[in-house]
Amino acid sequence: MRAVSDRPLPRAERRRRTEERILGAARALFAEVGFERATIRAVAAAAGVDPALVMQYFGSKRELFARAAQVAPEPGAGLGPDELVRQLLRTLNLKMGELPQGSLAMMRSMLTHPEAADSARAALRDQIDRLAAAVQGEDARLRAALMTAVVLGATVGHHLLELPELREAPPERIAGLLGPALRVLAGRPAGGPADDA
Amino acid sequence: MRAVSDRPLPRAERRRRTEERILGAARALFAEVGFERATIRAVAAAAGVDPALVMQYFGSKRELFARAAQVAPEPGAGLGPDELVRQLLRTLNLKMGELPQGSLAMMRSMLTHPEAADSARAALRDQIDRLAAAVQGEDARLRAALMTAVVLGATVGHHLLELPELREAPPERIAGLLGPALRVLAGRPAGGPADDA
DNA sequence: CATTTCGCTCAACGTGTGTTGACTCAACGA
DNA sequence: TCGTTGAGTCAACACACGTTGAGCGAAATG
Repeated sequence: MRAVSDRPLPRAERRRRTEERILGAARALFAEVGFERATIRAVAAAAGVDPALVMQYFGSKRELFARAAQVAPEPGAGLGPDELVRQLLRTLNLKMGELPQGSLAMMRSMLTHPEAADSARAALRDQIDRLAAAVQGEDARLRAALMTAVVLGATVGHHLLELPELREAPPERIAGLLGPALRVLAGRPAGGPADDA
Repeated sequence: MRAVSDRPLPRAERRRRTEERILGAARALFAEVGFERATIRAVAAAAGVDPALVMQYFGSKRELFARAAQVAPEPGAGLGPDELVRQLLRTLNLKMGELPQGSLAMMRSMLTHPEAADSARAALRDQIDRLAAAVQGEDARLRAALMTAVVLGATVGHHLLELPELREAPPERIAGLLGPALRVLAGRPAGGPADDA
């Protein structure tokens, strides 16, 4: 009855696994209830581990959050406006399916935890930069910021507030409706490629 | 050196004033740091009052929050789509200036405090109802939800995350850019009245 | 095998929190 | 004027939290 995997693991491997287990539990809890309501004790319990171990691995609750709530930087180098809108919709399309828990954790806390707010602002600023470079023109930055805010609103409404209208609709339809609106915001009204992703 | 107002106030008046003072301090603090980080002690200190008095007046922290974070229901009965979009922009225009602290308090906590989330969902559902009734058509509710999400994103970006692009831009310009996008979402592409508020 | 390293647990400390009950004192009503 | 009411304070409780240091036992190392 003794399987191969019952053989005790090497130290390094064991460490990596428990660290990832803690990090996973932390991501899930931070994403679900935010920074304040997520306790080290609850994270430890979910990971099947003593609270003190969490501290030993990550130093403090804030550092644990910083590690757990990293947002993956979105791709999209110097593209044209239409292509960028298309890609924006594509990632939004993904967003509507399943958003990585790290991003959810950050977004859940961005209105109440100062460091999460900083992360959010940095991520949004990056996206605004990319969009502004593509949009060009008079108030390119404002247009880019508004486009970003539109995506932000849809994401918050869908994943964090869980508005039923957004949860039930198929992602392609959401992208299909949001596409023209984003293009209008970008300053190129109609025409162009189709709206679906 | 004794002014008229130094004469002690009647009990009822005195009670009303301190209650309003506490409520004001609570609104400001809840709006600034959210439900969790706002402590009864801090509210009491800001109101120049003992923490116990806050409990005596409002019963519990949650009830205090419920009283402080009420969102004023927006007007707008059964209007046509264009008029409703115009009014949406007008209130958004106001939103861009100064949002009532009660609404800010609710929005600040809506991602982390369950009861604030319920309030937010209820308020958004009301607005979606109004918009859906005006938009009509196939996926009217989805369109209405997306329009609501757009306004939500702009408000969050401006007042809670304080994105510089949105803070620096004059409200009319924001409304002028968001207007066409909202009209597209509503399903009536171009034309119509001017975009400024 | 002897010794060191290290993943992990246990028990506890200090602090800040929401909340409570007894108390003080000025305004009120008869 | 005298007893009653009620606004407001004071000190404290009970609890949950983040965090710490000592200790245990198994893996690594020679």
